[in-house]
Amino acid sequence: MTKPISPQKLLSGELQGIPERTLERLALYRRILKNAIDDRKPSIYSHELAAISGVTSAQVRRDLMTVGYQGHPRHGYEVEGLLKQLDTFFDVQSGIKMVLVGVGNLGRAILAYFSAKRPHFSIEATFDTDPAKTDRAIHGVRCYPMERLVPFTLENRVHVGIIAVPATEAQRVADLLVQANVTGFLNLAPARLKVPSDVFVENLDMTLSIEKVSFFAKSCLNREGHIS
Amino acid sequence: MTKPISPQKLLSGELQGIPERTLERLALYRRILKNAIDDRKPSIYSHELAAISGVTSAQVRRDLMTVGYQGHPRHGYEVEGLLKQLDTFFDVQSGIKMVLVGVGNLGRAILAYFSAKRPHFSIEATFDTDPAKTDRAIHGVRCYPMERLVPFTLENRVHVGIIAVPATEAQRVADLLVQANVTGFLNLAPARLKVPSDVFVENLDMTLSIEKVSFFAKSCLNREGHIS
DNA sequence: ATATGTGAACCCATTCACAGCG
DNA sequence: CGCTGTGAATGGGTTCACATAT
Repeated sequence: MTKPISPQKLLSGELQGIPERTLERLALYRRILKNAIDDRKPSIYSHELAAISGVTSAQVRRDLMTVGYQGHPRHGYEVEGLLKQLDTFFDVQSGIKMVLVGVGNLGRAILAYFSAKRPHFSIEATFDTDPAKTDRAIHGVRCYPMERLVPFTLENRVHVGIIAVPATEAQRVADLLVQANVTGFLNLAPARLKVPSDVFVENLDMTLSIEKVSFFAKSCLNREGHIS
Repeated sequence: MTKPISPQKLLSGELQGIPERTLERLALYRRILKNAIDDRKPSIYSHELAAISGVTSAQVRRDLMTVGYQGHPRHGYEVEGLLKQLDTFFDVQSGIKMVLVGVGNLGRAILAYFSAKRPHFSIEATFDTDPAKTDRAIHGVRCYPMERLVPFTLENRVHVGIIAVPATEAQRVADLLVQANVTGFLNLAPARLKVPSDVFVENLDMTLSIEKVSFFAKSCLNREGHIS
């Protein structure tokens, strides 16, 4: 039995050994800090970030160690400075170019979502097999037939792919995108992708999530004694 | 032999003693087994389940211990029997009743997705503030105004809520659903919900996921030496 | 031989607790 | 004092390795 995706850490750059969970929280902190700026809040304590995020203050401080920002023992963290540090950490200025494959209901939802966002995120193009959808713009983004997927992605140096196709086609699409040098996937199809070990896949599998929620919801009910 | 759900602590944190990650994998195995049945596959090895799931075979065997199914040292696990055991574990036969709040792009995508599914999942009703959407059926499911949310959910004994509203409204909706005895949330809004500790929340936050994917995609590129 | 079942070891994320500092 | 920064301790999820079964 060979080991799956060895989360090879270290090497060539100091940002690689970051645990996934830590990274998720850092992204969350960044969002919270943006809100804090809108609220004209000059500084923020670890326990405030913690309360909003749903973690402990020690966790927050530990996480912030990884981005190397110094807080102030009396006033906590300077919001603007910390945000800037996180922006640098996430390399916000260079933006995220993505391609979206599959323009069904879910694909359109994502499209609507990110096309309304800041330029930080940008869906460069979408792709679909349905001729009725291709060769026109949807939510302001061009939709091309699948034949164009690999060349477009290569030419435009896009390295993030969003997969929103039926489960049966997900692997085929992933293979194409790997060919096109995509190294990060957001996979919304209820299927597990096989990709080279140096490619990252994040699965957002709603069916499994619902299964999980349902399971825990039931156990909560049982504990409370509410019998349905 | 009946299952031995870990004999300790079911306080804050993990409910029912089953780790979240384990539960996710169990749900995944169940799906794989359903496919195996369609393929007329009579039995399956832990290393096969592992390869498809992207984990190790030891992990699979460890996971299956929690549902207490015995495999066969020579032929692995009997597909039908293991599936049946998992169905029991997930209490499949009683089904999952859900309410969906927010019928925007994302809400409609989810609706389309689950309305095509087996009766195991069932969205009992949807709710929205937009009068143009309410009091009619969308994808075959009734959409009601928000005033009906709490009474409907209580009357129909629904305990799972899907939140697909804008971030600014997510907390308000969650508060209502908690009132209505909902104990499990699938939260698709980019916001953190504050709920009582005996309520389970699963966050599917696409913005954060994309951030994560992008980060790791970049580090993969750096490792490969592809300079964009 | 080959696959399962599982105690034990291992690893790593989280938490603790306290030193340091304004 | 209150809050940050962090070594040390904790805890729990994963992997190892081997006994067991066929």
